[in-house]
Amino acid sequence: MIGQKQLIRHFYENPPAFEKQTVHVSGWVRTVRDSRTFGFIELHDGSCFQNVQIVFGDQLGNFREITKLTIGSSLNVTGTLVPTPDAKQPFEIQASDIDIVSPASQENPIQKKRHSFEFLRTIAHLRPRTNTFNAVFRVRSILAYAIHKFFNERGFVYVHTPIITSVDAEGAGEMFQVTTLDPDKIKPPADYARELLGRKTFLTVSGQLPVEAFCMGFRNVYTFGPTFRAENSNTPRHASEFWMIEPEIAFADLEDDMKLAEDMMKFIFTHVLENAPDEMQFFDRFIEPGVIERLEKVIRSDFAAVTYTEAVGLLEKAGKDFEYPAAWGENLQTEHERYLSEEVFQKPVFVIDYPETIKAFYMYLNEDGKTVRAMDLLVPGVGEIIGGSQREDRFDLLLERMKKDGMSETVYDWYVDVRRFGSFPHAGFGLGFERALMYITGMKNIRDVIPYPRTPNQAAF
RNA sequence: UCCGGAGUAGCUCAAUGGUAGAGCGGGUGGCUGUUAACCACUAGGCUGGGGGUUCGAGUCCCUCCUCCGGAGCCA
Repeated sequence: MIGQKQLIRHFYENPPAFEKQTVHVSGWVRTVRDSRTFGFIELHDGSCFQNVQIVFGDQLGNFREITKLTIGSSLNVTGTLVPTPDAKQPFEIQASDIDIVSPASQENPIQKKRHSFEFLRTIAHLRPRTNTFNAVFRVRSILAYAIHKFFNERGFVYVHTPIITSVDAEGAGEMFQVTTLDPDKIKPPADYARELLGRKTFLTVSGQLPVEAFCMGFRNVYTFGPTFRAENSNTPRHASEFWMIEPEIAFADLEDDMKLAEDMMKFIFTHVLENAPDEMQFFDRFIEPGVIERLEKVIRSDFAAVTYTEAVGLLEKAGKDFEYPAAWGENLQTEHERYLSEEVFQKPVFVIDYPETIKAFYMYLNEDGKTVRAMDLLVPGVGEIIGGSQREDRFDLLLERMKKDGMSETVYDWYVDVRRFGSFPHAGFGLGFERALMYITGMKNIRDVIPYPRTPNQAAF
């Protein structure tokens, strides 16, 4: 029986091939509606976003049991696929046999009604059974593939940089400590030489530094993996564990970097629109009206770009009553970024050439001596989605900058080596995978695009 | 972490300091083409925890916890 099953996806891909045919499907009940002598089941089989309607009549021996099926119950169904040109759905299956594999408890918290995302987060293990999360996580999978496809087609080498690292903070944020020492048993100060790994270690906040070294051997490389930040951030766009894509390109400057970022964004948007049409239509209808058109517009048009200095000028003469007025040398506030991306440009916009004082030590110093070749990509609704830079490849300047920031040369000696033994201009960026997913789906909270989100106070499941 | 808001039935929410309610979901029954199905009946509550004021607290006060939104950190 199991070997003969067909997938609902195949019916939708080519309905005529199955019309009037006997089909076997297996799946889970989404809803049941019944009358005295017949009824309907919406069956979901996981192979695609869409369900298939099963029609059942009282000629079936287990008709009564079928009418009492609860949401989530699993079934094997045999029947005839018939077109239904006058109905909502293009076809349905008229059942000749329905085998109840396992009824679901009537206490199933997933009900035949709208649930709030907040509630569904508390049952993250049951969320995948809902329309929204089915769509979100299929698109997540498709998006991950699109990213690999983009880089693979361009000859990039995928590098697995370490999850556990001893490189303490490079400015990216607070780190989770990883230890084999039992905190309940050790007396301070801890003897980190007794760690299994022989030193104090953390979960990575970025794969950038280690991947830069691989750039030297493979020219164009990227990482794509989990990243951890121990910040006590409580916002819809921050998580303690998230995934990041970090390409690094050799013999390249900031303009090449921006071009790569723009090409990549357009590629992945296109790929998702082409490969998840049903899911995207769902988002467009129920999550964020207009999201498809927004993505299509972005694919057709060029991203905007302004220097930080120009951006501050725009903000100063905006005539807007910002809570914090923009000032050169200060970080752009979220309200500033929103104004730029949502009101001035109304599309993705690069802000480049930030003051050296507010950016990381490894960024290339401009000739003005005040700004660095950094870029942030801001998108409407999500904010900063990419942060990147051309790297400081001049040995002396890098050392000088590290000294100024009070950084340990011994911890970073291997990083400095990359410049010492044949330096070259290179650049890269970090794309927040979940932020890209939010932008594509219109989902408003990062907790709702991560299967089991980790945020302050939340590590269940 | 700071600021603001919210915790009441399985879910979403009502309820002048005076007997705790509705819709949906669940259960039972009805209905010959439903698709947010419909109609009738029905069960369901330590009002987030602790303390206080009061004859009386879901409601007022203190405190803690949790969640949501805004800010910061950033992707």
